[in-house]
Amino acid sequence: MIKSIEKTKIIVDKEDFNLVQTLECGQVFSYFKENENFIVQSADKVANIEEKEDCYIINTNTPEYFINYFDLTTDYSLIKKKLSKYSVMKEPLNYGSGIRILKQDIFETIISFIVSANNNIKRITKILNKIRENFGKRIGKYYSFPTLNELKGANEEYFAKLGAGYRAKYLEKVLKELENFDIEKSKELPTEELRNKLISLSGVGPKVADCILLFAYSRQDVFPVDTWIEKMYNQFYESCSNRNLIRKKLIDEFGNLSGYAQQYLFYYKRSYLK
DNA sequence: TTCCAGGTGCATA
DNA sequence: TATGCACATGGA
Repeated sequence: MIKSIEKTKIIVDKEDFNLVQTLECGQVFSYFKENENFIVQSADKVANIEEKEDCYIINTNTPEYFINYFDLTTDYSLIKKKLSKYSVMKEPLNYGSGIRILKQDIFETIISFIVSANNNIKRITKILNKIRENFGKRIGKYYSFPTLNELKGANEEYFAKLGAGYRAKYLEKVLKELENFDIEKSKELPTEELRNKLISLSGVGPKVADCILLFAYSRQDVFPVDTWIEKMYNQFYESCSNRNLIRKKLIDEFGNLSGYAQQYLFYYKRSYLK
């Protein structure tokens, strides 16, 4: 997987890693294309990623951060091998074979997925970029995602002006609630307890909580059910409109591989089948 | 014009 | 506990 690590660069081969699939499978909103390269941002870190014929060159001042971020030390061929015994996974695994689940910044993920609720990806990205530009720190020509402390000055009116719509009031409220939320300690909690804690936050329901657990806390025993997973379930399994029931049945089926399975299925359903 | 987007919160029974 | 509806906004 990792071919070499230098002070400002990581070289990774393309086995079990496709950058476009990983970025465009809906788990992250903080990236964009610059010329032929991709710029990927996370909290106050930046990487400029160049694609070569047989590898990617991840240019960054913080290589260790992005090794963790892209989960480059996990063996995805083993995960895919385990998932391939499920017949429903055959096509999704083939279609999204280069997806990796990112390990994103917790605060940024909480804010991002509150914005994502009942929203489209284009508008979500636009809103989050404005938050960066207005409250983040300048890193070269880019902006960091603000910390809780840096974003404290933002209120409902500000978020509404950005186009956050009715989520603006959730965002103002959640900033206050997060002052009493110890992120470092929360990492130690068991999934179910942490899930309940997240759901108690404004603008965070079952689906957003599951996305935060999967994309920021790396919990694999969750299965976020959104409009696309509901469509997928109705197509591949049975007719059902109760998302909580769908979630429980899929977790029963995939167990500790639920998070991975969800992402391959989501990407396949949303990008390929529609 | 109407429908939909990686849903949540709240009232009601 | 379960169901139904309101909620901003912009693209298709």
